Amino acid sequence: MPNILLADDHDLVRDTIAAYLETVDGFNVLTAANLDEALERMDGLDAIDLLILDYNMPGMNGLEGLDRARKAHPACKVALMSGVANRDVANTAMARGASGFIPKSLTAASLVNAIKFVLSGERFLPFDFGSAPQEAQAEGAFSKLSARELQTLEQLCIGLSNKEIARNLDIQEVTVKLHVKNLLAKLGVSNRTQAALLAKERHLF
Amino acid sequence: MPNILLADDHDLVRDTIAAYLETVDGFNVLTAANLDEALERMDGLDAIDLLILDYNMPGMNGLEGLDRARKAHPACKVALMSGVANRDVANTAMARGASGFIPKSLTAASLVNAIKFVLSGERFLPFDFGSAPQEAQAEGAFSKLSARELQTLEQLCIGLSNKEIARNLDIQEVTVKLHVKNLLAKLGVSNRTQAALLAKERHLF
DNA sequence: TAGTCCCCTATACTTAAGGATAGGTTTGCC
DNA sequence: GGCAAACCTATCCTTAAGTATAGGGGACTA
Repeated sequence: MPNILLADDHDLVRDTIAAYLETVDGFNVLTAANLDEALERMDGLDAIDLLILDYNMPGMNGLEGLDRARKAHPACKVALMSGVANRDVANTAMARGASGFIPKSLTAASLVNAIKFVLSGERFLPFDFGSAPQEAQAEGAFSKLSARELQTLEQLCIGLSNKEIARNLDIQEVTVKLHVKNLLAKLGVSNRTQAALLAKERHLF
Repeated sequence: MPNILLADDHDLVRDTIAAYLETVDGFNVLTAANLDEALERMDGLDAIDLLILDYNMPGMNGLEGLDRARKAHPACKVALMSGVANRDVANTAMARGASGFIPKSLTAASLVNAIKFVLSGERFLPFDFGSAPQEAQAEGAFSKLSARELQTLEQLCIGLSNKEIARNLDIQEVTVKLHVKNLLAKLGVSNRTQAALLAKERHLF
């Protein structure tokens, strides 16, 4: 009977998924409401076979939470779950060592299959999720962003000034301006506010 | 055995909640992935006792979807469910005739209670959800905005420049700057991007 | 090795954004 | 009438944002 730890800040979502997994397929499901609680619970006596992390959850901070979980418990499989993240995020997560990516658009039955798949040692990434036709081009635009441009965009999304971003990234303000200018062009928008709104709309950060 | 129609675009969330309600408490649960599908299903032969609508779902368009559902089926109780909406949205929804508001932070057990409560003819609005102390003041801050400041904020939320806003509102650019300056102060933020993000976060526009 | 891409920096510039002060109008309220 | 508040405009100013051009360094590749 495999042990699963499910971390999601929405009590309703978490409890019902946990209940479903327990009743339907006999998994032993533990739960946590945020990343820290999940990591604490894993330090206890229970040997967790699979950790499922909600992408939007206190403590996650994007994919940083994935790294934290994997470092803290290298032996444990870690899967991400998200209702909003796009394929870019999924790919990045897999590249960073996630054992699986579970969009909430998945069927409940498919979820069980995905979990079994991951528990058997395979890695699960569904082919078809998200990416409405209109979003496709815009999402493609995001994938054209370089690493630095993405980091800059992330800071734009909390309304920081060029000066603050420069300090955070430890580069000069001119460089930030360059990144901003380039990412505006790549996203096809005309100012930082539009860029932030677009990224937020696509739930990138 | 009461009939419940649950509409949520996240298959995983919808299916598991539906399965939970069916197994745990013997409700008869139908599902839909968006508002139109939900309304179609209600036109069929099934008499639905309670319609549960996800606030963020294709076709909802804020609280407009609630109105559509209530007009189409005045006899049916309609409850909103949301993982992100705040107390303002909840209050407005109740004022517009919703039979209940279900935050996804609710416990699964509480969900069952809430549903029973609503089915018995009462109206359900939980006292304590969302509204972190920080949010509380910010929400109050929005109510301090004057009419013009609100209109200006609305245009900020699509990333327009002062010049464009001036043209749209048919006033001088200086006046727009004044409105922007005042609304920034009232919202307690330091630039237009933060104002736009804050308003979007609170789902004002 | 040459080419390419990303990253960083510098200088210089134009325009946008934001702030401060002052003064005007209207509306409505006491 | 006096008062307050919202709205509008004007002038002046400082800083931020965005553009343009030029160049150095590292990494990866044909």
